[in-house]
Amino acid sequence: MRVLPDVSGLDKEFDYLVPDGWHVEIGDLVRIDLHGRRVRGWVLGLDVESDPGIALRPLAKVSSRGPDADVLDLARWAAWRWAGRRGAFLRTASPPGVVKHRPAGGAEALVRAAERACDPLDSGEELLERALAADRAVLRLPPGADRLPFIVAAARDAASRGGSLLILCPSVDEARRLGRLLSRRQMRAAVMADDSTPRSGADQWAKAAEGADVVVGTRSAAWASVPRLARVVVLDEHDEAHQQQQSPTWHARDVVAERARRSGAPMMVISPCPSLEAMAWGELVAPDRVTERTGWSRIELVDQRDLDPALGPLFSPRLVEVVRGPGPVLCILNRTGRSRLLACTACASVARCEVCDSSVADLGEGHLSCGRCGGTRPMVCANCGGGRLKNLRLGVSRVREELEVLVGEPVAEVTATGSAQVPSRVVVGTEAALHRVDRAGSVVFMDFDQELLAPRYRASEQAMALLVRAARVVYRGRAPGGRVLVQTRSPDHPVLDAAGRGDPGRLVADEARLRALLGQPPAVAVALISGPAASEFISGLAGTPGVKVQGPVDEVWRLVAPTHVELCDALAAVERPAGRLRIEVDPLRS
DNA sequence: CGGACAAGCTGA
DNA sequence: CAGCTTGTCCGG
Repeated sequence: MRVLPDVSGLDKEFDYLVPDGWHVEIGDLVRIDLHGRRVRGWVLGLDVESDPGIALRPLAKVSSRGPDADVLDLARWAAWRWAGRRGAFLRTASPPGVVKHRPAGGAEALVRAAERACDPLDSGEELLERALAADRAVLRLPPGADRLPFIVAAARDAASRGGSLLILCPSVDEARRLGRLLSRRQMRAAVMADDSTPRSGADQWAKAAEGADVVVGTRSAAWASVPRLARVVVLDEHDEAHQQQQSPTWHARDVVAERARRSGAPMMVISPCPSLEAMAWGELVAPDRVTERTGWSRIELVDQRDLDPALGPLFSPRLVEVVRGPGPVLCILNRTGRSRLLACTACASVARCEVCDSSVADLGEGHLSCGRCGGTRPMVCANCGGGRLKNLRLGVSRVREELEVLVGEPVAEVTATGSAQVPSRVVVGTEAALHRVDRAGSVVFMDFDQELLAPRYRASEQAMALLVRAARVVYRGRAPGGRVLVQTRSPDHPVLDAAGRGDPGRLVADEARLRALLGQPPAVAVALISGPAASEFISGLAGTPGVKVQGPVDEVWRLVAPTHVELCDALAAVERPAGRLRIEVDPLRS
């Protein structure tokens, strides 16, 4: 029997003997004696021919059922795609607690599902049919749209194909809520949300493995073992929660896209502002212009360049009006940490890069440098030619105090870790607060340029995602009565234009062209290499055709290839040197 | 990764 | 040369 030990830093298989009378299956979690210690491992093969020169040790224990053969194979692919070790993926794919019995009810579940498929669709809408008809659909629905009819239709379609629907959500709360909604519709739903207890987590894992009608969860659910995958839905595809932060930096959308391809299952990603990656992957399905427009809440702009300098850039008359108006009011301001914005003292314009429109910073070298494309320009205002630029420094605590004076009532600060209860009518916080507050009458971005012009290649998409989140907070299943107020020095920015018109499609072509011009994803495939062993790894890569090596900048090398095939093949071809090495394929910041 | 084992350093 | 640290190797 062949086993992959669950030992990080080791991606090698070892053979063991199965004691007489023990029952072992592919994917099972076992315990083995390895080099003097007892470790966990996954069974990768049963009847394998092992090197006769090696005396095999017996297996110590069969602990639990584990990932099925398809998922084991998927882990092999993912290890190539994100230059990681299989164990990292199999850990995600394994039940959080013990699952004793291999599901027996698979066939029975499929029969039940097929019977239910006879229900007619209750919505014959053309949009829904188009979304279901496409093999790879990118369904663009505005922030206020109800996505449940699409999910229910997808579940029925999966049932009619005799298999399960896999749904990925960006947050645990959404996965749970959706699981409850679908259970209420007589569907057998397994909810795979990462923060459940080992016992309940294992129960849900087993439920999925038995062939639930619907498997719904966060990104780790991309690794659920399901006997027959018939359809996949990714909700809020633009949300960065779908990507793993630490290496291997796998993206759940890409994992399930590969699964769907392998099983011949149709897949649908749903988002108000699908990523460029999604747009390149599938076929866009969107409602007519008027329908999409009305699903976006009103976005009101305040041009900070027109403000009385005595008041400062943050407290416009309109903001004061909104904050004193009907609540709750949520004010969003980014912390000073990342703030590197410079504004002209004469005309109040933000200093921006001439090539890519990002903000530029004074790095003490006598000129302005762009963090996005690396361009430089002299220290003068491009708008009015003024030579004096001032730093825009802002802090949440100070702003909270000033707001309190303006409103004449307590203003609370919402932090990422603080209480979920909104303690007062007006609250102020960083963008994390947008995820902690469910509904508000108004959302105010006090200084949106911090988001809009951030020197990250995905700044535009990230800014758009914030507007989507804000639109949902003020929308919440009612009429789009609330408002989103955006204070900016760049009111003509394409992101604000697109969101203001409720037409995110306007952004796509230009942004794609810019990424191609600057050599950024998804026009190219990128990986970052860092850690003590990085330089040795990089010298092993030297001369690989199709892969450009850039850097190092701050001990981080950047690899660029035309596609993931060249990039990942090159990464796989180099022998991993001893020592710590961090490889980030598709980094969020690059 | 982490145990095993070897080589290197220190102080009596 | 015991007692300890540091480094390299390798797992069935």
